[in-house]
Amino acid sequence: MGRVSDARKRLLEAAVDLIHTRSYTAVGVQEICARAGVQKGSFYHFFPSKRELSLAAIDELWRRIQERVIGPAFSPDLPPLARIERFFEQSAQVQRELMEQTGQVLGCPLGNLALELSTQEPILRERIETLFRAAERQIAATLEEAVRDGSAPGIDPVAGARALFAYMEGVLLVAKTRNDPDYVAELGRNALGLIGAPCGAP
Amino acid sequence: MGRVSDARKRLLEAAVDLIHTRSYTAVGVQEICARAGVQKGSFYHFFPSKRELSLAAIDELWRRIQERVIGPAFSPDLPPLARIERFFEQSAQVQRELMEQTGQVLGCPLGNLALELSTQEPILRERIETLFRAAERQIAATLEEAVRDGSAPGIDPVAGARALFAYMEGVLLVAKTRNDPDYVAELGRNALGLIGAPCGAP
DNA sequence: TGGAAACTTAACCGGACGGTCAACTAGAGG
DNA sequence: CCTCTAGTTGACCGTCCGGTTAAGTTTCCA
Repeated sequence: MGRVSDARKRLLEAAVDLIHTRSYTAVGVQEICARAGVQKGSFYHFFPSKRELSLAAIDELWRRIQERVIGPAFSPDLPPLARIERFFEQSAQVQRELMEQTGQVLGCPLGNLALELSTQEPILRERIETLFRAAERQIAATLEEAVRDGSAPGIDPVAGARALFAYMEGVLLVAKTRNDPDYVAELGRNALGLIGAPCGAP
Repeated sequence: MGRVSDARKRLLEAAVDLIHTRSYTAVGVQEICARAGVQKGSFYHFFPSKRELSLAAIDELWRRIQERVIGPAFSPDLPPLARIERFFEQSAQVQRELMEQTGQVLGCPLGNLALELSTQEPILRERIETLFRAAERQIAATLEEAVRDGSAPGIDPVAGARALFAYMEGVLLVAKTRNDPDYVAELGRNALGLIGAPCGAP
């Protein structure tokens, strides 16, 4: 075949799918190769290790999150705060679709990997941390817009973005634990409270 | 030795420690036995499988969370909403201590296991879900008290408890990913906003 | 005191793990 | 045309995995 083969692409795709539906540790090089229709030797021609493949898979997962969740949610056809609400609705929708395909709530692929690997694979942990910060920056930009247009006066966009992002991850964690995709949309309705003044406080 | 041995207790303790600092998959039966000073055959005398040991470890982890976080946080020496704030502070304190011991933020042991195993080990997933619901009930009870004493008028204690619990898990997830124990206390300061009316909304 | 039951010991099982290797094939470029 | 190299193949490596086994040893209780 030579250099026109798409074996690398198929390996990456198999890794992305398998790692998202299961986990880093639960998926072996063998299984990734089988799903990609590639021999083990070829795997190690394209990737020096399972870890390196996973690094690429993390980037690809991030690309898909942008494409399927963050991009649609934060498009400027709605006022900024409504985009935050749509962020959770969009996320809920993706979880529902994945559940139809797999029978299970899979949660956030990066959140899953973060908890599984943070204490074990420093390189992967760092990469995920970087992507988390990028997500927070996107949320913060939207909150800054909300401050500018007066819909969220006096809030701290950076602190708010951090809280909202953590909340999203937590909601996805619990939804996965309950295996209930609707939980995401349900809890998403509380999200905007996170960025306001502590209105319920004494 | 006979029936006065504490081998079972040592196995459980080793499992709790190792699973918390690493993970279910990353820790093998062999390593648990080594740390407990017990032979493999003895392991399988006390536990029919690694899964059963882990079930017991999950219950023990829950006991410790009650003892070290939830108990102290929700003791009635403070007004109810202040207990919620203390819940995050207490959690932050535990993460700081664990970091001193291990060099890493370990996060919520049950949250870690939940993400790692929810799609792989239905029995463990169910047990964790049950414990999560118990935690939410304890938070809800505190919120009901806050409604009764007028400090949080008109809120839904059950929905608020779910949101607060998910937020806690999310905060711990991100703190672990950043390897920053102070992140827990920092984001905890936003927690009470979650239960109020959406004061920042348009 | 004796036997049953609880517990311990260490060797052992098949299989999966991540990773390596040497031989081979196929295109591209000189 | 011939070589060079990217890519492919499948057997192979040592190690570790969860779990089993059979033969001990200790303790309890009759």
